[in-house]
Amino acid sequence: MAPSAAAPARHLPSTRRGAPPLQRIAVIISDGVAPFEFSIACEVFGIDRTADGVPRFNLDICAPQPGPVRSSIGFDIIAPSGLEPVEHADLVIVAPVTNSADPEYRLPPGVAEALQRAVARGARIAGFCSASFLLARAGVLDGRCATTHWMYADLLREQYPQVCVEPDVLYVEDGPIFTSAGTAAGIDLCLHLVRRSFGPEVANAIARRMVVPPHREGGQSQFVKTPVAVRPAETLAPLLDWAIERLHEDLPVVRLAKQASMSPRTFARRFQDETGTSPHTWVLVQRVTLAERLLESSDAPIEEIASRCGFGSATMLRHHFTKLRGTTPTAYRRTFTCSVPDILPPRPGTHRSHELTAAG
DNA sequence: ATAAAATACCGCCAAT
DNA sequence: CTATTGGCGGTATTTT
Repeated sequence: MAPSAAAPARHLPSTRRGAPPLQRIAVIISDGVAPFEFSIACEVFGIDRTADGVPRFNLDICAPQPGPVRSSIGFDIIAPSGLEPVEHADLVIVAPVTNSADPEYRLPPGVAEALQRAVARGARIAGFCSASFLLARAGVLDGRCATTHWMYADLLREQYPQVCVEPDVLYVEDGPIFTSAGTAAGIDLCLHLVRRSFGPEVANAIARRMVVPPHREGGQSQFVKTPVAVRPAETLAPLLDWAIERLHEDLPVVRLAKQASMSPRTFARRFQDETGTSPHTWVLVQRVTLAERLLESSDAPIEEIASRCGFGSATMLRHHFTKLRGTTPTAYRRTFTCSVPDILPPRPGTHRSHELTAAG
């Protein structure tokens, strides 16, 4: 499998049939804006990843007034636009500000109205972290479910009894309103939005480039309130759990298909649809992940780890481990065992041959 | 390290 | 008529 980095531009995926459009994105920042959350939007939607098969997005950085916006850290961000682009955006992202949760805080003029119009128009709104307070203040959260940073969950509930607050999830989708929990969960939310509109392949491509897991599970599975199940993305969830329980066994595709009571062909297709990978590749990734955990937490010999992870032999484990992780199992374990490693973990193509010789 | 056998994957297409 | 299914066969990848 050649890394897609070098791949020539593939044809860009179009929005899935029936899925909401996601092309024009407006992010609203205002004084006190948290740079990290703001930059999540920039990272996901502001970078041209068309070479990786990701569609081109149009990202507008909007502030109540164009010009400098003082960030919570003290430096300024220059917003090129006022709130006008919000009127045409498919998705409006609201970045949190230092005192979002302060009951005294007032939204800058125009923001609440712009958000209300966006909802009325059928656009989607996303708020990261404590931006949920801003959405609530704008009145677009009334009667809806939302989440926020766990530190603020109670406060949100108190201030806005009309909002149903879901703690313990990374993000909540309720109709057109999307909210995410603490800081980094904004990434999960963005990937969810992309997955919704363009499917898992595109979301995974972005995740891969950002070097984040394509799909994290929160305390419970993410809370997605869908009146009409658009894509019950988790038809396969029980099967996935079933398989993870049995990674040490033989798991050929036919067996998985039978367990899911589908024909192998349909199974593979559905799997691709929901997961973004093929069944066998998925199993492989799970096995390597399990091996990783065992390498970290036990001192069992590689042979044993291999068989506990369902690899036919230690050779097989090594083969896939190096392919997926860029290091040998032994080297990986060593960097985890040494509390103060005196060498950096080997990088592919540098100390590799030396490492192999030393390890074996 | 290589070769041979076995599986998996995916486009195509006819049949629901 | 469209959407989905699942069999077939060639190619790619994995396993031994």
